[in-house]
Amino acid sequence: VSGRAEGSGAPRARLVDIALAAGVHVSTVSRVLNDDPALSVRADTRDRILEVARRTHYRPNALARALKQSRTGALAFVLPMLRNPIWSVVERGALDRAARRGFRVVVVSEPAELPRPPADYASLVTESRVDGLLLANASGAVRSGRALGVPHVFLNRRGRPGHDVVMDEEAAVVLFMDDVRRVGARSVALLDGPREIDTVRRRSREARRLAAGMGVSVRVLHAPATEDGGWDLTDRLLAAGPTPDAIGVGSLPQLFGVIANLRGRPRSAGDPLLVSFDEDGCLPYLGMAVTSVAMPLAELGAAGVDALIDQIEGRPAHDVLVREPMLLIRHTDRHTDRHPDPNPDPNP
Amino acid sequence: VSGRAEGSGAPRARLVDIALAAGVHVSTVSRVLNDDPALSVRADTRDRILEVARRTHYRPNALARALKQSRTGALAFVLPMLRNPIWSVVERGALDRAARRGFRVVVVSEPAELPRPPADYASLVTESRVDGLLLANASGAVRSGRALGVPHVFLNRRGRPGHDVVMDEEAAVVLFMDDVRRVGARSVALLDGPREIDTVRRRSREARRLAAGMGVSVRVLHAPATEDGGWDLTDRLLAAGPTPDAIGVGSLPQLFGVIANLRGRPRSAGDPLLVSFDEDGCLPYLGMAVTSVAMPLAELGAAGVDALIDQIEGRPAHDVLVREPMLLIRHTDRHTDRHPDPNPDPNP
DNA sequence: CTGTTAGCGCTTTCAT
DNA sequence: ATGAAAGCGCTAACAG
Repeated sequence: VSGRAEGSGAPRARLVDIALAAGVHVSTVSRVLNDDPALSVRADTRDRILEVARRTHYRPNALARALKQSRTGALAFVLPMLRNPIWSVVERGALDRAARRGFRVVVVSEPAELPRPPADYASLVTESRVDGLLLANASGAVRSGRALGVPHVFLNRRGRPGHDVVMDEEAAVVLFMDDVRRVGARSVALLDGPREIDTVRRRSREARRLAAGMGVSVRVLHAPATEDGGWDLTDRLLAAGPTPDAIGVGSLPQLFGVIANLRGRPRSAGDPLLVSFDEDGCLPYLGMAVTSVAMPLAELGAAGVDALIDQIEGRPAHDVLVREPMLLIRHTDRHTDRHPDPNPDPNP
Repeated sequence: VSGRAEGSGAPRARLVDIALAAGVHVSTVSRVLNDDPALSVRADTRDRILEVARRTHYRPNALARALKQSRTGALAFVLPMLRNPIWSVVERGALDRAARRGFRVVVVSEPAELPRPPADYASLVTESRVDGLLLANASGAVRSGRALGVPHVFLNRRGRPGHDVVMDEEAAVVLFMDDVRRVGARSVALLDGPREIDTVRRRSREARRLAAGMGVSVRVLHAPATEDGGWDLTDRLLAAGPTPDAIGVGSLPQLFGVIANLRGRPRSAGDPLLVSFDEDGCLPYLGMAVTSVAMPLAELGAAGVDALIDQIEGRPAHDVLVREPMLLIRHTDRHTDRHPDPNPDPNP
């Protein structure tokens, strides 16, 4: 087996090929190409080298470089293969920040059905494939266990302190409850994921606290973060009493289930205020007005990269709370945009 | 900068460390660990080596190995960061097949807004980061241009022949039209993506051909594969005449837009048969009965990997048509499951 | 201003 | 049945 596929044309140029063609030593080529600051080279020599490199489409061999430097310049972003679109925004933020700091990101998709413990990904580092791990999947159960022994950061999850990068879930709930106050709701429900999940727990605690302060009643229900979970939550919510004035929903798949369930029921006067903690482009197309809290997801990814690079470069690990401002977005249903609203907001 | 982060514990064991500890030469360790078939070792020597390797948690340095063998053992899966969930299934198929064939897959997410030409990813190969490219993003415009000069395969797109791995879109349309026939529809519409896209073109051609043979009328409309595109398609479709008896929709985001638009309109007697060419878990939650064609997506990914490895190992490049059987799935709306259907199918 | 040298960790041919 | 030695392509300390 050659390793050079058919049609690959000329063999790839190496440093030594350029050196030969330019009539200088490889080390000079290396220094010029990496523009070593501690180097003075005659302008024409430098030009000759750059010219040859360009002509031969020289690309440094990342393997050799990484082997020499004991540093791959790559980060692994381990994330579950979920349909929930929030992660692609986080990923984008991570990608951009990493690029600016001279790192590449390789995305490692983890099958959502069978999450593996983070330790299983440590081999990516010990095998020198990447310099560190951005772990966006870790469930509470899976996280426990010994220290990983390689640079790593957990995204959007808290646990054993020291490596966690999270957003300000409490602030998101504050926005939600602000809107509850605005529409004058007297009863609210929070439909969310399993209570073991840290973000879920933080949201429900804050919702209870704020509701108590405002004198509104609150119910918190938990189910898996799936369409079916959302459906089930709605059944349980409505079986236990009248529809609350406002409903917060923890994730997009659940929101699908909630809306589907609500849709088929007789609409009492005044639909509840629906608030999603995931923002997405499909929200205006679900047939109900939905308000969403737009979390600073890209910034979460970026902050994760920064924290990880800190560890890689030997600075001590530390937790991060992403404090970027978040937005409340009121999506009107697409049909409301077209036809004048028959039921204008009673609390303008 | 050390490259060893705090808390990383013992420095990683190298081959030479094991050799020392086991009292043999590195080359012997290498042969044992790779179980070189052309090797005979004394059982106790082998056991000693394996024992030390296990105790020290030895992991081979992928960099050094790849440098030596001029072969990284990794494939890049370049795919757009779309919300469309089909790609995660393709990815899964590719991952599994690659693992079985001794390759790793690194996923490279491409920002959906600004697709880069495939040539921009060739550097992943020329820099020895991966051995070949699985390109799942290539739009028609972007594909044109010179040969890449590195092993590569286009997934789900046809163009310059020789490197394309596609599914049997025509067979999917046959399933669609079978269902059209089953419900006795006399008029159908196909709402799909831009006509430049190869899969779209193949579906519309086949739809026209089959409809002509069946004597049913057909309209084909194109728009971007977004929610808004689907909304727009529906406006255009309904402005031009009565609602057709059956509507095929090319992608999930478009389906959202179509259903949202349909939902707000007065429901004429008998909703149209809605068929989606993307299958997804949310389909039962959209408030309308949707039939979907489940394409062999995992097999697409797997076939792509096989074709790519063929190229990497020096066999000639070739096109692939994935011919796995596909399924028609009838999703009833979740509410229909619970309450007996008030409008039973007129054509049982 | 530029060349020499050593070596990153591994595989593999050749020797013994 | 095992060891010796060369070398993958690059970088960086040291010479000159």
